[in-house]
Amino acid sequence: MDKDITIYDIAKGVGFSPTTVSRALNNHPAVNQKTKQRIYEIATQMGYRSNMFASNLRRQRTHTIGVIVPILNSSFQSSVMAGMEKVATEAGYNLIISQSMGTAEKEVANAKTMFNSRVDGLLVSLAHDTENIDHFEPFFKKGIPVLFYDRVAEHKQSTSIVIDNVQAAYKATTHLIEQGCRNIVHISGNLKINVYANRLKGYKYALIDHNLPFRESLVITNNLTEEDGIKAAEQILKMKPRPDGVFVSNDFCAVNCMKALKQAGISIPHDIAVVGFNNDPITRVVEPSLTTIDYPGYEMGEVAVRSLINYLDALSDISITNTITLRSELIVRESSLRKLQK
Amino acid sequence: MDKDITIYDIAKGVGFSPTTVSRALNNHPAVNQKTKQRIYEIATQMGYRSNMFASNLRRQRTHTIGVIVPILNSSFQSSVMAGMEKVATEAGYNLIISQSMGTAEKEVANAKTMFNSRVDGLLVSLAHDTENIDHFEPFFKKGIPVLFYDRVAEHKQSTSIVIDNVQAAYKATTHLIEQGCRNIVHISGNLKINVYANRLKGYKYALIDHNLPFRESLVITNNLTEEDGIKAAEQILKMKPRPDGVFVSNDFCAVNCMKALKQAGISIPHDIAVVGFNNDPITRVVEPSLTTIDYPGYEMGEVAVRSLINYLDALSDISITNTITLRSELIVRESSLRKLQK
DNA sequence: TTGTATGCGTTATCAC
DNA sequence: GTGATAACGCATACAA
Repeated sequence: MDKDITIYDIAKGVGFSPTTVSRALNNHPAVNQKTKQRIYEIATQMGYRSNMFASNLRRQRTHTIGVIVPILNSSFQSSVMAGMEKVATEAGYNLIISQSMGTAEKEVANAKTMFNSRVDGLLVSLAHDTENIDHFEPFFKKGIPVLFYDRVAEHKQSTSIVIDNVQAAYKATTHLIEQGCRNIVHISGNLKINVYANRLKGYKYALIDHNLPFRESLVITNNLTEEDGIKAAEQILKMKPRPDGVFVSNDFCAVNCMKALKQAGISIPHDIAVVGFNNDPITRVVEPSLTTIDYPGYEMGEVAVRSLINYLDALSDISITNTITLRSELIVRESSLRKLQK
Repeated sequence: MDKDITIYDIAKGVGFSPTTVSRALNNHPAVNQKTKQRIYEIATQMGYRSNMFASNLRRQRTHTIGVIVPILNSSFQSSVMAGMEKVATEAGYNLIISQSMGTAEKEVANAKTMFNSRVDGLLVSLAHDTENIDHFEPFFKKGIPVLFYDRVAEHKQSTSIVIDNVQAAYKATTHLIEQGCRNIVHISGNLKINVYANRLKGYKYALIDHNLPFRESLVITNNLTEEDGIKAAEQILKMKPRPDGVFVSNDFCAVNCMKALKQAGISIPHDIAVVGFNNDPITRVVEPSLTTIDYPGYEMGEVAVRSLINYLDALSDISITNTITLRSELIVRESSLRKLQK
């Protein structure tokens, strides 16, 4: 438990002032190359490590990025985290992560903690029941950049990173139509959340553009849990005429719905074709394998951190960039393939 | 972008000294209740937030816990993170997370960053190819508690949190034997890692205790990836006599192996029974559903942080506690059930 | 119960 | 190129 080495100790060791040591360690141009060399050597030799608090205190910057995420243990969110971590570490930033457990209440508390931790910037994917984003006001007021990803909210002082959910849902629905489906059910989440609202839109537009009627009765709204998938299957089985296609806003829910339908004797995709959303690993495992929308979580994390750092370094201005849209893709698998491949 | 409020500002506002303000805000007993009340009010009213750097600098404590994890986007690891985050936040600690991407090289770099970030304690799950733990020496030297979980290493100054992998594997293998399997293949990961080495042991012991021969040729060692599962299936199909049971050290690998076997016309569990490890969500989705060992990731995360905080608060001594073992459980599903349930 | 003075380790400012 | 000094905001030893 030896005492920490400070720049004063180094200064004594090399016969320079602490100022020069500090400058050398920060690679300041106005320090003689040889001096730098010597100071570096002594510093490593003495086992020096810079004290980030002192430095942060002085510089008023933390080199820390806060992340508020609904729930960590989801395939999508953990991919996002992985992407974020990679870029952040490369750029010399630390990531502090907190989860809102999907509730606005915890999200508010987490925002406060992040504010008190004086993060340089904040990355947020909103909770299910977040009604407004007043709890981020302190950040906006102080000019701390806040960046939303996936589950976003509009704010003139923040950027959003998303995929084009309307287009993705449009593609998914169109694909079902092309496979001959005419009675397509859509299982959606809380429509207050941008992603689900937009997917519903895409579904609707696709129907309309292909001269199919949009029927409220074919839209099932729930929390997209595994059980919700099973319940949705029961609802579908009761519908008359029986639907011939289902587009679900979440893979896990889709998989469970599909399994429940299968158990009820429905043949997938022959009787009912199914499309999910997210490209979760389970989509490749389930039988039949699930057609889905590939959701670039890892890339989203990378882009989010990179953009944030650009704002921090004043390379770009947050009030100019409104939305960054990532590419998503329909991945066709067995669960929806009713026609022979072309 | 207004200026930050400090305890000095509050002091002026209430007519007390900064000292009293500081004490009041820290709920120091030697401050008059009414004074505290007034100071609290003014503080919140003025929008005060404590400056953690100044505080950290003064106290020489960061209230930050470092986590080094092989890879974030795995079902198990993200569950662990979720558990960690919950307990840490409740206790007023921040979590900074970094991933080693499974390589010792990055692990060394991350350890250094964590050290420089002056984390109060460190939680580590080791990379695949970590040969020694010298890179944690600086922590040991400075008395910073290091706690290993899941993929652990022995060190007299650190605690390990694990499940009893020997016993779990023993249970899994015994279950296969009880289902009538006599020729059981074991698919394992890198045997330098404690978890895989111990599972191999458990497999071996179970065979021996049931008077079955242990054969090296029935142990397949790979990286437990999805492709490795498929390759392993090919190996199994070539074995003579054909094995009638497979115990895989990882669910994802197991699932892919099972699917490959099915495609080759093998009936599961009739021809070959399969057991996995981890209780990943896919085990419930795959057909037939996969028998596996439930691995308490979330709980492991909770326990890890709680233990660490206990050390930090000197409630317990790290050099005394060697290992904390969590309960794990065999979950029997269709993939191994060859006999009727009792 | 409250206040004064000091230091935590750095970096920015100004002077040489 | 280099150095002296102050300041960042807080917590504590000591004094009252």
